[in-house]
Formats: sequence, C-alpha cells, structure tokens
Amino acid sequence: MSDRIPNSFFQENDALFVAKNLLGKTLVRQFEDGIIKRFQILETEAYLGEDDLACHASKGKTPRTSVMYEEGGLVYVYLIYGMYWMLNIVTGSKDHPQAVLIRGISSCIGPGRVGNQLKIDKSFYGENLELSDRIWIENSDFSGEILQTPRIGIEYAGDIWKNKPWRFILIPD
DNA sequence: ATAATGATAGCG
DNA sequence: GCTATCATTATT
Repeated sequence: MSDRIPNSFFQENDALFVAKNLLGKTLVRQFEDGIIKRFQILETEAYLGEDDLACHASKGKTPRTSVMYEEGGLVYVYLIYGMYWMLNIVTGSKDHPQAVLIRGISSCIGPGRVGNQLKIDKSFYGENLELSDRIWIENSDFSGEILQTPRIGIEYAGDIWKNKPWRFILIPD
C-alpha cells in the first residue's frame, strides 16, 4: 500500500510550500536489516535560497551546499556541532537552492534526534527520494492543527530572516 | 548554564 | 595550514 511521493512534487514547489505540506506525511526508512519503519512528519522548517541568510546556500555553492542546487527530491544532510546529522529535503528546480529541514517525527522531536533515530549519516547526501530503497516519503491522510513560528537556532541570520515564520508544526488531533 | 565533538568556510 | 562557528542535545 505504498504511495511514494514523486520527485516532481518537490521540484514543482518551493521549500515553503513543501515544508507546510510535508506535515502529516509518512517518512519511511528501510534499515540495513530490512526492517521498514514509518514515521509521521510533525515539524519542518523551510530554507529558501541564497538571499535567506539562514540558509546554508547564502554562502554560495560549496561542496556542502551543492546538492541544494540540484533539482528537488534529493536528500541534503550535514553534521552539526560535531554530533548530529540534520535531514533535509531539497526542493525547487535546478539552481534554485532550497531545502526543508525535518525537525520532528512521530517518535521524536528535534532534528538531531530524528537523524539519530533514522540512522542518518553522510552516505545519505544526495539520496534520491523517488528511487532510494532506504528512505522515501509517502502520501497519507491526517488531521490536526498547523502552527507556524520563526525558525530555531539561527540567531546569526539577522532580524529579517531570523523572524520569518518558516517553521511548521503539526499538532495531531 | 554549559560541555560535548568534528566538519566547514574563511582567511592566510 | 589555522580557527571560529555551528539549522543541537544531554546533563548539571
């Protein structure tokens, strides 16, 4: 009963739309041992292009950010504070660097915990969500209330970008 | 409140 | 090369 979201969804919409619309959807991970686990996406953040000083792409195209310059539907991961892998989904068309950070799923809240739980590491950099056999996203029905707040942990980004309400939280019924 | 922990960007 | 910084979390 799988209903995998095609990459066209990530390519044809910007990070803001995708961040909001990934809430309630099902993040699927098949582990090394073949066990498949499903999680509901509960919290996301949008990072929106080179102008967005909170977005890593504001530094331009580097080895770390290059995947964001590809078409949507790829995975962007990076290590933060030497210990946490952040899981992001690239959105938009080629050369429009954007991504959505997965900050919370049904089993845990907090991007570092998500990376831990899903056993994310550098090998996921550039993973294709439409083709991968270890991580993908499925459509699913849900009901709940959606909250919107400023993004977390980006004090460096300056008032304009720091205050953008680009964090989305689902409170299930 | 702060330590943990290492890749990365920016500077030389 | 060197170093400050970091889309965080567990512990005091």
